[in-house]
Amino acid sequence: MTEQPGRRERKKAATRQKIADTALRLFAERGYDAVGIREVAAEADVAVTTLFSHFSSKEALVFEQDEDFEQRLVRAVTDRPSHEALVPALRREIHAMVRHCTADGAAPLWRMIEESPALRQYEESMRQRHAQSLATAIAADLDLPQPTPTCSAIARFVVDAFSVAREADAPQTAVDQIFRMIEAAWAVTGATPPTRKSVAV
Amino acid sequence: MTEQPGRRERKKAATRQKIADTALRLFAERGYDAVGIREVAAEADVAVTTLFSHFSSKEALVFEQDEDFEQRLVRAVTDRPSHEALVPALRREIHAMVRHCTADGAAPLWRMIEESPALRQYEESMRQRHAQSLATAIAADLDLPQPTPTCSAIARFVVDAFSVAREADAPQTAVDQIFRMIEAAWAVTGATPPTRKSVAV
DNA sequence: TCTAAAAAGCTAACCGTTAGTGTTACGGTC
DNA sequence: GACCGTAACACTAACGGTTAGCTTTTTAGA
Repeated sequence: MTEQPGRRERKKAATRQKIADTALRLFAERGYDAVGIREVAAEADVAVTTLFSHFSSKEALVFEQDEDFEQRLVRAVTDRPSHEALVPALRREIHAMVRHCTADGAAPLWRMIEESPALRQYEESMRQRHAQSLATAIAADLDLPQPTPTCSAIARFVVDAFSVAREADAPQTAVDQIFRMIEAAWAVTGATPPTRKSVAV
Repeated sequence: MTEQPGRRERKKAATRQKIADTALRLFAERGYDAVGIREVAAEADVAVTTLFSHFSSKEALVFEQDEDFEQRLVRAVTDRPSHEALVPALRREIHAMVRHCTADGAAPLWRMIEESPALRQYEESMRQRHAQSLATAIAADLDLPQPTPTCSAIARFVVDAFSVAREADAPQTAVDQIFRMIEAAWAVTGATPPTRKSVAV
């Protein structure tokens, strides 16, 4: 896939990184709302159109790890050890993601996000996309061609667990509490915990 | 509360209604993206600033029932018969809301929403607000000063039930399926079904 | 009738985003 | 090594949602 990047792709990645770094630095210095796109572009020494060819919106500059999150969720399902059940695998992953986001260095970034309505809104719709991908992965794990409402619901519950726990006073404890609920919800669908390929309507 | 509206408030409400009606008509006729705010204002014979004093954004024109939804959820908790448990009350309300949204007349509106990324995004963040209000109501019902992660999670599950069911092939069936999961999730928190005032950590 | 305040209006801009159109730099091929 | 197709980047100018600043109209209440 990405064996030998080549000069071209290296330059592209460098440009992208430079834009993201510049943006986060300016946002941290003077606030998200107070910094305009034209400023970010100028400071990163690129054209505005270039910025938008790397990032689909101003908010996307802040959520650079967007696709990482999405793929981590999906892989938690597809790449888990074959003996492991679905929900515990997702619980492990959410634990890790919450730990990552509540680490000391990440705090100011998430505070900025919480303070900006635009960023909060973007994050919500991002999570919604993630939930859809996860639902598809869960459906595939059950040999279903497409997600049933049950799959979609569980996927959303998992993503909700992340959002709620991240804002809780005791994030890790919250993850465990919510996953006890998810485990119970999952059990009631008819899928047996340790084995795969059960039916979920 | 709203006993004698008075001329002033009646006129204000009329202006608001005229704007909303005009907007929905134009959107239906030519598509959401193809109609600009300035057009809506002109057709409704008001100034753009007046439009924005009634609606906080272009998307808000489409989700006029925003506050209705929010209050219905909250009241499903606070105004339920005292013998009824929390989750069944919410199930009834979600059933009614889904029925309302999937009625024949409402179909074109929701198709328009599904086709516009901006509207979908707005809807998601709206639901998130509703979930927060619901979480607060649930917490109050349990005599908690503020929502615990458990309350927030259940509130989100309920709102998710609406979103998932609305897009499902068999909406009403989907509501029942998802609420079986929510019931199980709720049972595991330690709150006993028929009585109130149990503990949820 | 007079007044204070709410509601509506107008103008002009701000800012994110995109279309249209070049220009440069790179990768694969002869 | 020169060549060509294409991906990356740049520039200009605009579009469309949104808001600030300020004026005018309308209404409730004294």
